[in-house]
Amino acid sequence: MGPPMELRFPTRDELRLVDVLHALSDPVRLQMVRSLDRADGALACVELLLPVSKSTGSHHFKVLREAGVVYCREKGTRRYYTLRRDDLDARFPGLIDAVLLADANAS
Amino acid sequence: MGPPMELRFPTRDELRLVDVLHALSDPVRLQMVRSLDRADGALACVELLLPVSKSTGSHHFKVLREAGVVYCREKGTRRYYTLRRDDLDARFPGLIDAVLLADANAS
DNA sequence: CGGAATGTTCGACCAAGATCGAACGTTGCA
DNA sequence: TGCAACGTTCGATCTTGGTCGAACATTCCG
Repeated sequence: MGPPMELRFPTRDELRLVDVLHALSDPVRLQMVRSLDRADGALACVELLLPVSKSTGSHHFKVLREAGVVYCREKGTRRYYTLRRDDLDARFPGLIDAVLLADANAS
Repeated sequence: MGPPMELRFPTRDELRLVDVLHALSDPVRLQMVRSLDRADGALACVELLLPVSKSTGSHHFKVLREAGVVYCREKGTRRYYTLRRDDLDARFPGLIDAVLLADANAS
């Protein structure tokens, strides 16, 4: 597939509030985060069943990844994503929980 | 000045997570929210000392207002803004506090 | 009344962003 | 080896958004 495993993502210390907030401020990306949060483990892209095209999905994954909201691991043709919940909470205490709660209450 | 006091803003129930997150995901608007939070009472626009032009400031106030992040009250030539902290917390428990905390820790 | 202060709107500009289909590269399996 | 599956990138499109200066409307005070 694309480039090596050197997908860009910020370390915990590099997480920027504005980037994270922006990444979360899109309905599709919020849905992605919700699905990842509810999953028992990592989810492959296809498992997320996004309501947009494959390429748009890719774009959204990139935003989430580069904002530091998710991690990605490649295995074969698949990429497995996990929510960086621990990192996010360590860096911005309570934020991701509040977002997920607010999101759940809206559903 | 502009139109009557019927500035548009959502009621507590109408607050939308994505809109609030988006409103908060800009550095200037985050600064505005920070200033309002730290103030003892309402602040007039000029008191916020924004690092952008007056018109851009107006634009930002509008975004915050329409997302439901702030209230606005007119008095004379001035408009006084307050953070809708209670509403935000009631609707999205913990969110605004987490954002403000994260913001403070970044400073 | 004139001028200053205040804040908004408008128009323009440029950038960013969400979206899509096509093309592509990689993996895995029959 | 060929094909399917997977996910990315590219280019295009359209929308949204941040920015600015100018023009404007309102308020207030000397």
